[in-house]
Amino acid sequence: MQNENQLIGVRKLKLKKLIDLGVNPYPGKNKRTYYIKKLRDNQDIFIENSQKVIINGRLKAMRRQGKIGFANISDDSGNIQIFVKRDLVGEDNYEIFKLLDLGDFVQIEGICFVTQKGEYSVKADVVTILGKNLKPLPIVKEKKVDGKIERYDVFSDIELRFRKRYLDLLLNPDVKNTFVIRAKIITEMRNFLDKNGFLEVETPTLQPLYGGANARPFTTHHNTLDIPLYLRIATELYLKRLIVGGFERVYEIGKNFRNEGMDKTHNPEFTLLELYQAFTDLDGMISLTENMISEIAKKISGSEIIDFQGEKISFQKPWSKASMTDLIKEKTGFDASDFNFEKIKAFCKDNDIEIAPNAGAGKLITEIFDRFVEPTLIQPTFVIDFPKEVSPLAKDKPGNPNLVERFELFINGNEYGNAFTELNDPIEQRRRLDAQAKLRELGDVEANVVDEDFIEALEYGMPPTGGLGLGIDRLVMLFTGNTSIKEVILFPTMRPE
RNA sequence: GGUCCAGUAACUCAGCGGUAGAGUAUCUGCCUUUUAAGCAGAGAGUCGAUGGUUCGAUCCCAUCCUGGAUCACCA
Repeated sequence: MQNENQLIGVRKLKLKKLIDLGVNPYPGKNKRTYYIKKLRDNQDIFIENSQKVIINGRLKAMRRQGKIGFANISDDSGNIQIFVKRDLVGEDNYEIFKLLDLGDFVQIEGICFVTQKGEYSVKADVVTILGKNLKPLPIVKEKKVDGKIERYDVFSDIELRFRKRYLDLLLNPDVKNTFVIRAKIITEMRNFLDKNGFLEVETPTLQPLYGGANARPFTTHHNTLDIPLYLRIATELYLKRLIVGGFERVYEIGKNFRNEGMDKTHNPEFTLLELYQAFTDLDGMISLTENMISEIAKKISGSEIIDFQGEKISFQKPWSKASMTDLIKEKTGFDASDFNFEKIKAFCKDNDIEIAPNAGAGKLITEIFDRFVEPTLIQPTFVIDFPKEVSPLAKDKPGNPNLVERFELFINGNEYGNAFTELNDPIEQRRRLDAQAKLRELGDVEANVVDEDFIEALEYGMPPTGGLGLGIDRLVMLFTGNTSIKEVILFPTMRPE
């Protein structure tokens, strides 16, 4: 820390010198006539070299050479070389230039030109400081080799990158790009949904009861009301209330919070799209999902076939669709379609699959699926015919009392989405939630709780409805080639230092 | 939670039972077309934390902290 204080001390000294020279190191006003990229795109301006331009940016590299100096500054749009010459800016202004450090914000007023080595540059008439840097940024050196940029001493410590994400964004262009793409994906999603008549809504994040998923919640307390409140684990039950209320197509993109394990695909808070559409069903959700994601793929990647870690993933329609028990049979040879509990239990035992105390055949089937099938589903696959036992909010599949109309979407061995023909029979819904309550009494901390207000809403009547949930973070991982969810969340949850 | 790996200067890393080294960054000097600028010199570290073994620990051992990988759990 001694050393760091020393580095900061040097900069504070320069700060003082600037102030002594009558310079405000943190001025409020500034001018800018060009973003750097726009300037670079306008090549004529470098050749005519008569027009005065003003650019702002952060000092990223400095090459001083006695009475001249070259530097690079970058703004949000790009990076450009500046050239400062004592004879041009004058002695006083050159003094200020000499007091600048890497990381300072500056304004350069000058004329564009091309150096002898062919570098597009701005020749300064006036150098103005816009913000003094006190703490040195890590230095990443870049060198062009055969047109490609090689980078040295890349700021790469994973822990530091996440804890000080601002540095990560500043120093790692790919990281910045990931979040630009993230924003574009969400924009394209909104465009698609808005175009298709969906209304974007906002439902409570703080809920007196949580529901819509199997998960443990975060709990908090409201002082004035003196009641416990839960951070939502899903938006499902509120969005369905809106369908009851007469909106036929609604969606919400928002944070959900689940108080459980963290790993490469799970962050305690994560972003989910949920949408509900009246007068459709699971098949409607399948085509909507295909259409939406393949359109996003085209918009983002320019193709319906994307490359993920060397794996080609195709979003060309139609995607494959298969029933859960068929897939199990295909991968293991074991036929679970009869839901014969003893037989399925025996299979689990043989394969070291843990049998939860209150698990029925349906629960065990999903366990077998998770173990043997899920990791093998690389191309987009709708897995349908889910056990009713694990789907308390989905409508029965006609003709089979064990199954519901539900799919989960798997890509690259992970779950991306979950959709049902929504259960709109209030009596059956109560039965299902009561069954969940029993499981809860038996110790299943993730079982759903009974939401009387939601059931009451169903009693007023909910039209036949299709619903979909889609994990945005995982989708962003897919489109940006990242294998950890932390890479696509700006400030992932970390244990405090 | 289990197992494995990592933590050394601001950054990226080497190293080792005898209390530390490089490059970059910083500072000083020289330098009016450089671009990983260059040349010469200098400063900078509780070697993640705490105990133990030892004459002596950054190194060996134990525990802990933080992160990563993987398995388990979990959607």
